[in-house]
Amino acid sequence: MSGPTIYDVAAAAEVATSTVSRAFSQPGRVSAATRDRVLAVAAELGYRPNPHARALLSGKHHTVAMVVSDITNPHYFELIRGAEMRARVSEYTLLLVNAEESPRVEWEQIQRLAPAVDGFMLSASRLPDENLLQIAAQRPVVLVSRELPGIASVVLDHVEGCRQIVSHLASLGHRDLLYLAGPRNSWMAGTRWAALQTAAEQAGVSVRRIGPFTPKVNQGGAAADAALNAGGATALVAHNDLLAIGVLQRLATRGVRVPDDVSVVGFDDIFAADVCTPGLTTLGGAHVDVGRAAVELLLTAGSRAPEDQPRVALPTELVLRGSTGATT
Amino acid sequence: MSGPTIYDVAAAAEVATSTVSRAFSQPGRVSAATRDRVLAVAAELGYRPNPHARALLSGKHHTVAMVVSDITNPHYFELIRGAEMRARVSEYTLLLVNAEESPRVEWEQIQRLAPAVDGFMLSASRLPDENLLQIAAQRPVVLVSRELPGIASVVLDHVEGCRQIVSHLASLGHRDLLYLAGPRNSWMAGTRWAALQTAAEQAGVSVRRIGPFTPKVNQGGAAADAALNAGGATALVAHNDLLAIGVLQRLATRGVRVPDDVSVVGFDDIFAADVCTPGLTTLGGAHVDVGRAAVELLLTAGSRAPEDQPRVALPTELVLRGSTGATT
DNA sequence: ATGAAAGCGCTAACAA
DNA sequence: TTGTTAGCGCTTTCAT
Repeated sequence: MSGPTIYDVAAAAEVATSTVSRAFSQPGRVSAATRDRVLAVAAELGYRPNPHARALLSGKHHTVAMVVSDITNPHYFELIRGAEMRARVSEYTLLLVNAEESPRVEWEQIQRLAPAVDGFMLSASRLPDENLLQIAAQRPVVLVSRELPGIASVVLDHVEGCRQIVSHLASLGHRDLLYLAGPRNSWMAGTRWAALQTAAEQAGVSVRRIGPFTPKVNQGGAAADAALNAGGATALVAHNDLLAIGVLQRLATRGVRVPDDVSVVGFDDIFAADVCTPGLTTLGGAHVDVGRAAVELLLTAGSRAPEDQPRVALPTELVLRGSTGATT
Repeated sequence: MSGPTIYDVAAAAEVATSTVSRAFSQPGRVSAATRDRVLAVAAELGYRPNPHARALLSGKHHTVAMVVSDITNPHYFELIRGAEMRARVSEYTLLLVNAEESPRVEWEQIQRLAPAVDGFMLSASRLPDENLLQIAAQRPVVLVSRELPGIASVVLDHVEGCRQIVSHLASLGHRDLLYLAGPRNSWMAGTRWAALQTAAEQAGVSVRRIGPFTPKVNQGGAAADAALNAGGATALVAHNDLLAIGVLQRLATRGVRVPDDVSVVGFDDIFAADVCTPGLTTLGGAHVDVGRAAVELLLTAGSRAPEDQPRVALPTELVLRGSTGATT
């Protein structure tokens, strides 16, 4: 069943178990000779330290959990990859948890895992603030794509990003923008709306909002119809690329030309944005770095007071493709 | 730091620790009255069983690991989601491991995790057979998108799938097919080639092979050029959708019309295949079910002898889109 | 039906 | 530098 233990190694190497333990965890505190012998014997026996026993005693599990709102959103790929890479460097294991857009599922999963992980990264969490605070009280937490005083966070700089979008559209002659909003319980949806308003005001253009829409491709049809129905706008800013792509498809069906009749912008720069027709202009950013930074923050979280939890805002970049053009 | 233990609960409920333990793990062996009291007290105290302590003793970790060859391949989304869903039903935790297309990374991660998980699902493993057998000797293993005698596996039925592809192309008048092969250490690449040959023979058409190519979009350019250079073929079958989309892009750049001049087929039916222009005809299948089945098999693996490890082959479906058409 | 007590594999005092 | 020993939180005989 399970392999050899330190007892086996200790017996074979003719030392005490504590020496074996030290040889692994504090190599400096054993003489080079014994250490080498212990390691040699351990290797020969195929000994592997049991993480559970270690965790039970030390309280450290060398495991962090990343909770994502919906794992089928391509946008998470790079995020996960970045987190995974950073975790591996520190020999941490990354636990991936899918909340399936359900706050209840998210909460339950977190509670279940809490005793077994060193901390949580909550990405685009759908949980209300007070729940986040509760969790942060038990375990170190890093928020991704969300901010809350008292909890560390990593986001792409949506304020600057929305400014980039609006200024791009304004420079193309657009004066009436329409934001196709994301879900009500999405912090990002609210924040983007606020940022768009500010940016629009500064740029001297108008922006309205419709929605909310679930950010999936199949919701794009409804969003496009609603946008057309609202009328007046020459540029549509969708909550994310998935929704934007759905909008693009529906507009094509209805014979509305993009970008001639209307321009469309998304968020996230997912792979498909580069592949659809026309290519989708979208606000991207280094999601890999977001994942990396989140783990980084989490691993160093213990040493910080609740008051000065860092808020990291990584730069965005507006990727111009065919879906935006000058007004005619 | 850590929460209340069974001792706290036992003290508060005025019972022995073993009673608390039983109340949770074997509800039938405690009187209803005490059980209710214990559970009530536990809930009040916010008691959560420590998974490590439990695992240490029982050897069961309630955790399974899914190793994927490259997590940025969209094709894995549904697979992961299916696995996650099935695992959650049994209150298992899904550990996601990214091998980054590197056999060395894959091997190291598996060895590191081996003592902490109940089993592995290896998806499109790049490891040689003997390594897989070694791993299977230590822990239950389910192969995904790969088969090996003595180890359980779940695959989409590529033999039938390749027959569907060839017969579709043949019915459109194609007589010369070209397979753009995947990586050399990909079992799927070899298997698909064999299945295509068989199917081609039966359909009375010819099929050749070029490659290998790393199955990424940016390799599609080289693949397309090589295909054009090889000449003669009227239909290209790419190792997967990523490669196929790259091919599509390169062909467009070079002024080769799809499907008028050449037809293109991919594998996996990733999201982007429905979004690119023209839409990509591709061999899809219920990847969610593959993920589900993999976990299912893994959780019931202990009870089976090495000889009769099941090989599950799930049905494929050829999704017709614009990238295939009749020869002119 | 319940309690007492012995570990699971490892680490961390404390001694030597 | 190395050994001894007492647990970490839980399950599981073995008694009662």
